[in-house]
Amino acid sequence: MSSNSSRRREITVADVAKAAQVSKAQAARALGNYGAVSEEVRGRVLAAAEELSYRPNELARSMNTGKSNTIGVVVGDIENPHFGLATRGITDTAKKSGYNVILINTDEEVSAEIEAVRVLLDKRVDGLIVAPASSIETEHLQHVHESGRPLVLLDRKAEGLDVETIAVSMAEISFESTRYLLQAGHRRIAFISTLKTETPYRTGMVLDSSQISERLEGMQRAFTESGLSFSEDQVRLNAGDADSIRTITRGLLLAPEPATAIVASDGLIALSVVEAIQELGLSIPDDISFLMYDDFSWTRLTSPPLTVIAQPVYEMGVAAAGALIRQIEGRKPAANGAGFSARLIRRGSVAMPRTARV
Amino acid sequence: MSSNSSRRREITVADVAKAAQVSKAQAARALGNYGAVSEEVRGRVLAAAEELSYRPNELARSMNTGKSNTIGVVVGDIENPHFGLATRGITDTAKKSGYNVILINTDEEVSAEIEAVRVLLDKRVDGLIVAPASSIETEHLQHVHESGRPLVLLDRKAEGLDVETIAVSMAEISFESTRYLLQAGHRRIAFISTLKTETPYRTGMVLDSSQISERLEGMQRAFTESGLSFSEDQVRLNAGDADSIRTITRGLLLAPEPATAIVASDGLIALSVVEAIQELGLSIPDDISFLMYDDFSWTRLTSPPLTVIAQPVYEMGVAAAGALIRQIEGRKPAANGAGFSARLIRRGSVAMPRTARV
DNA sequence: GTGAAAGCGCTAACAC
DNA sequence: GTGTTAGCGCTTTCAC
Repeated sequence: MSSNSSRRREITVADVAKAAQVSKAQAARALGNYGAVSEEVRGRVLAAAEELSYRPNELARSMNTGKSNTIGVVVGDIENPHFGLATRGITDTAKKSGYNVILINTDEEVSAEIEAVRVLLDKRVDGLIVAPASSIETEHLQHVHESGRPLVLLDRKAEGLDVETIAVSMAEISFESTRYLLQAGHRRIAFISTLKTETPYRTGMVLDSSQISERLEGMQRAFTESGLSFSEDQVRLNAGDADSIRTITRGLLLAPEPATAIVASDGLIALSVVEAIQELGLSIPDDISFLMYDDFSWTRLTSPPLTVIAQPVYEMGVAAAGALIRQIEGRKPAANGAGFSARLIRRGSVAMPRTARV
Repeated sequence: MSSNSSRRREITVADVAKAAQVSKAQAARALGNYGAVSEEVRGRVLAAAEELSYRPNELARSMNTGKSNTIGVVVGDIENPHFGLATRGITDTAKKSGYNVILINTDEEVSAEIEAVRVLLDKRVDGLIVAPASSIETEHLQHVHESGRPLVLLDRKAEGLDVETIAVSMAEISFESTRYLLQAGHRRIAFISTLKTETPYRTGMVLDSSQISERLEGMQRAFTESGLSFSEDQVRLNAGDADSIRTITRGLLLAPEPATAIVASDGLIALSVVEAIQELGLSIPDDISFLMYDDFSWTRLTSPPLTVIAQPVYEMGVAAAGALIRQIEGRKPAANGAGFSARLIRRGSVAMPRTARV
């Protein structure tokens, strides 16, 4: 081929040492910035390295030091802007401390997550950030933790796993949002989530996601405190691709007793729900009120702009990476105390339901 | 701490070998699935490995084989849905072939890109996918190529660098879109891009991005072929954060001779432009026509839905990873021939300009 | 400060 | 088939 240096063996410390007329050890010390090296030797070595355009082999370095300066990040779906933003927070923070990020997608499959974690461990990453696909099946994470590898959970808690977890507490904000909908007069409030379950939702059911559990719990509490019974039949799990969400939305709105408000569990769902509503020729909020999790820019562009539950996603990414790196470097956890909280941003997509209007 | 195995040395082939009462070599062969091993020995070794919960050290493995099964991906901004989607295509494809992905963000800074490439090379990735921040400053990429490391470019070409490049040809679609706007009666067509330049745009200026060059070239050709002169004073580069885009948009629309159509170079810009238009109390397409690159779901949700230039982003990610892996594994490039092309999706955001109406 | 030599955990010759 | 022995490119004793 055209590349002239293609087949040439890579330059190693030994080559540099020879060129600089010093021992391999001295060359390595100068290049690796450790141990004692005289200025004179250092100069010669660095010059030789430059001359030969020597580049250290980080793999070899990692093998000796046991440090790879790499962290593994395991998320459900990088295409989802929620994770995109969180990942940005993680990579930004990691880079500042000299860490690289290996990113693995699980499609929210536990089996893929198990595999991901194993691969990352085999690659000897210095630590892991995982947004667990399941809050219940957590043996593999437990295993990571027990092996002593630093681990930080993002977005969701894992049952019985006592590791640092960066997540917003959903119960409170869900309670608040639901109360807001109830006060507007809604009684049939639908909730749509991708969470996979074997059977349709029933109150008290054990769910695989701490986030969704908390949200449902908050909704329920709001109903109860208002002396109403929770519209559990309006909960729709197993929302998959755009098509299935569309079907679900139609089902909700074309029912004999249609939902009067819909809460979308994330931005991807929201997109399909709003589209389905428009297709049906219904209007927000006149015909149906709408509320969604995550405050993406596009939510301000629709007519009306959408009422959302904003989460500090980027900041959580930053916090997760910060916490992990602190663990890796054996420093004490920052007394960040508070934890993160979401807030309800009232825009124009919630109004009184038709039935309640004069 | 609670973890009982924290400080324990990791299990190695040697440990497994001893437990299975065979030589290190035989254990390694059984574990690594290479060489000749009798069924009997294999069984004993695997059992012992299981028992000790042995896990191979991929770093050590990589050192010997010279293969890390890792590819490096360098993009401008993972938070940008365009790259989010492309990255998904890359990771999906990589995973299928047993590769992992190290992701680095450059913020479109060449210096960060240079650093990123160096780090990745030091980590001995098997290949690189880069969306070059600059089409001109490409020595570092040239260097990668010369060193013989497989390299695939995404989205943008790099001058004088003869490597496989996965990108849509922008000149044609830009020409077509501009002609569409011209035919609707527009003469002052603005184009907003984040591309950094020292001086305002003038026709013929050498630009740092092949994508933008092609787009501008296409616009210009459309003007020329219609016997009109290109509204080069309507080109706005250096659009940075949301605020600066807002300022630019206002400038364009509040000028004595305001633009009648705006073309947004990507989804992030589009978001801010549309928002600014709404803030000004102007309406699309009555007061201003709008066209943007990339077809994100939210573009169908606004009123009216937006006319966009759709690019097969995910597929390009898939193609880039496929091409890279093919290079890595020394197979011949797929005769994928065609290359990718974008298409104009006419929705509701383009209409005749006020001035041209009866 | 310096150098020789011994690893890190694995693969790969090479003999038997 | 199996075991012995060298490495891979570095860091790290340990003498001097």
